[in-house]
Amino acid sequence: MSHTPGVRQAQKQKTRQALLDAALQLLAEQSLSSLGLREVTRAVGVAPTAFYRHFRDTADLGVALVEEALNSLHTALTALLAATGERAGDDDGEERIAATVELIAAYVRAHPAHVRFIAREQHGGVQPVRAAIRGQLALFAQEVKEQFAREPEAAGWAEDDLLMLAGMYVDHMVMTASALMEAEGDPEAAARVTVTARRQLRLVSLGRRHWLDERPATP
Amino acid sequence: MSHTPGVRQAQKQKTRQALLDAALQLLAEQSLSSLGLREVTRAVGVAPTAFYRHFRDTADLGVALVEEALNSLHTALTALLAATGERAGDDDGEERIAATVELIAAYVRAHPAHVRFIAREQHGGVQPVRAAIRGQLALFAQEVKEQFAREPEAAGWAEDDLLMLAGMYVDHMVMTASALMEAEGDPEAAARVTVTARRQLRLVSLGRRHWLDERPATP
DNA sequence: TGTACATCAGTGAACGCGCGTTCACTGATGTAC
DNA sequence: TGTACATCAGTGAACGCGCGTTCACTGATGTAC
Repeated sequence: MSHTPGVRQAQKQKTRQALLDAALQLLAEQSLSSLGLREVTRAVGVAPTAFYRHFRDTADLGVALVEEALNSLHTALTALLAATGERAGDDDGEERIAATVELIAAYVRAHPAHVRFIAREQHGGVQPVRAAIRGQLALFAQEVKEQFAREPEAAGWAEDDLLMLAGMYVDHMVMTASALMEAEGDPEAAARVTVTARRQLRLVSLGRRHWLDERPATP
Repeated sequence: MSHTPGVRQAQKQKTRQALLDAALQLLAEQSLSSLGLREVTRAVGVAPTAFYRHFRDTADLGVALVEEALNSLHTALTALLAATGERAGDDDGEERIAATVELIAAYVRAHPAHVRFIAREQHGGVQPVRAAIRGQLALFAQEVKEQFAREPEAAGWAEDDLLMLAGMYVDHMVMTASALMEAEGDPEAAARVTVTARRQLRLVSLGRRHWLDERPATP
């Protein structure tokens, strides 16, 4: 029935994944716009021409890496929303904040190369990759907004303001992840980043709580 | 008296500046890690070997660009602190916020290429350049912190917390500048960025105002 | 099950090209007297 | 002011090298009957 049986397709996927993995590793020390196709195939151990069976060029490979990286981040984000959603309105938010930062830290420990790639190429020199990242992060902000909208604290909030708030959390998450990645291998630096991230979230959380004070509606 | 009279030095500086300008322009569409020395000299109209009279390699040129870009940003920041310092405690902060965002927008209009360069290379593939940017931004945060410390709202704040707050403003400034730069040539998009930036500053400002509520000191 | 043909992921040689770097040089600018 | 020498920003030829891309190919996998 299937037009794409098995062994051949599976082998092709394996090579494709090897190319993605090798590229991600090489991108630890350079930007996508200087990554060479021959570098990648050499690292995998295939002929340079094999590259074309999978990607048009390295920009195309970069877009595939965005999808891979942000899929794994999406998984982490869903876990985060589920975990913190339960605690909504529990306490003054301290536990929720600590749990959020810990989940980000765990994600960075699990996928440091993905974090580095996204942080680097978010403003990098390859337009289609920037666009892909921007689009995915906008989707994340939308999801976070929808979670917020379900919580009692959101009563009286304008849609725009909720999206702004969600955007701040997403941006903050990416920046914290990037800072933690930079601090890898230096536990003291990582601890400092963690403490600062918690305080920043506390500040935003306070702002959120007082957003509607003396403010019947958004102007 | 001077060991470096004039004409020769002046001409050398002129060539050096031409190399920096050409590089900055080329970096609109690529990252520093893929910028070629021959590209830069070709754009200026000098022989490739002339490059070595000014820079060891393109990473070295990148560090020089960081200094140039962040000098101009420092000027803007000083203006910003002076302008908003006057208004401290004036109103609920709305005017101050609008003035801040307008100053950022004016800076982006005046130096879009510098903004793009800093945003791109802050997490880019060239380590010495990343380090130079990080160091300069930390100095900026320090200056902002010192300005905050002079204002009455800072009474009772821990040093750490003030620095965290200053860091948030600096990060926010860079992100807003980068977003405005991306929106160049699309007035609607720029307006959306401006509105969001104002709301984000308002949120942070609210958090700041309530930071010490029910909190005798930082734990 | 066996045979004959089609598909297609990966190969390997070849190409022209621009790269970074070296080197000995030139000639305007600067210095000593 | 004039002369002889030193400095040094910019030149231009040459180099070896790795790049991206093309092409006809091979041989394992898949399909038809």
